[in-house]
Parts: sequence; structure tokens; C-alpha cells
Amino acid sequence: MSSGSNAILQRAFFARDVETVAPALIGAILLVDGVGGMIVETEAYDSNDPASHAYRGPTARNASMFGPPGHAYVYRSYGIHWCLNFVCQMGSGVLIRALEPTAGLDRMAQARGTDDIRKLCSGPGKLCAALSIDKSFDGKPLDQPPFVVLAASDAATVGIGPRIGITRGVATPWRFYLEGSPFLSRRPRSA
DNA sequence: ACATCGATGTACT
DNA sequence: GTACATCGATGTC
Repeated sequence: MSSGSNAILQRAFFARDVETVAPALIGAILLVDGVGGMIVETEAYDSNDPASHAYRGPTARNASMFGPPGHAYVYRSYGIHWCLNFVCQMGSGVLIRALEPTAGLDRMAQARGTDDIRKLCSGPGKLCAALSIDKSFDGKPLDQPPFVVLAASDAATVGIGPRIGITRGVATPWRFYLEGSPFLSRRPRSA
């Protein structure tokens, strides 16, 4: 299948503006301890963006967003779920919202309590549960174990739309997804 | 199809 | 006290 070599994405890949990195991650592979799949949905957040945790500057929670690019920013959402971001240039990050599961399906099913492949990783909280990602992963480099992030092997058809679940910055269309994928957190509005 | 609700850490007013 | 980058369950049209 892969026409390319599925190169490991290094720090330089992430050290760009999120508006560029977020769509470039569609079709990339994310594994944590060998469990994961293909990234099919992302959102971009930068420090000028009122929807971003980084908007009001560094705090204890968002410190990783102001650290070096190519690292993880993991935060707790609504007091319950964990969510994973890839840190890009200073104070910006890409929220990983959905995966198409390809590796370690049995371990994901156990962690999520369902066998339904479409429900394993179809949302930012779900995929962290499926991959057993928690706060202990915050600040870890993405180009070293337990993370593996591989470049997309084929050009993806990337859809663009408004971000989900925010109340500010709603006009900025920074949600990116693999067109037609059945593994998204929500179905995009059809044209 | 949509609306509402409960679970609750972290940051804000 | 209120809001929130969520999810799953429950209720209604």
C-alpha cells in the first residue's frame, strides 16, 4: 500500500503554524505502545485564538503548549476525559480528534468496553481511553517511545469545517478530516 | 433527527 | 459560582 517510507515525524514537522500542520496530519499513523491507527480528524488551536487553552498565556495545565514543538499536550476535559494534542510552534497545538483503528484492536476494545470499531477512537476523549493516554504522557516527545507518529503514505482528501464543542472562535474553520471516513467524531455537514 | 442531563478538574469571573 | 477543545444515556419529535 504505502508508496512512501512512512517516515517518523520529527520536531521540524511540528515546528510550523498549526493551520499547516493540522491538515498535514490527516492520514498519519499514531501508535502508543503499538496501539492506534490512522489520524482522520484534527483541530488547530493557536495562541491568538480565543478558543485555545493557550490564549490567556501559560498556566500549570497548558505548560506543554509553550514548550518545544513535537511533544504531547494532554489535558483533562470536563473533569473526566483526557485529550491529546501535538504541540506545534510556540503556544499552539493540534488536537487529535479521531483515529481509524488499525493496530491493537483487542487492547482498544478492552480499554473502551466495546467491540464496535467505529466507536473505539471516534472522539478526542475516546481515543485517549482506547490508547490508555493520561496525564503521564503530557510533555513527552512524539518521536520517541511510547509514541510513534508516521507521515501519511498517500495524499489524503482533507475536508475543512468549523471546530466542535467551542463557543469562542467559532468562525475559524480549523477542523480537518479525512473526507468520507466513517471513523470521525461527527459527520460533517454535507455540501 | 434533536435536546437535556450528569459526571467533575481546571481556570476564570 | 460558572464555563468548558466530552461522552453516553435518556427523553422527545
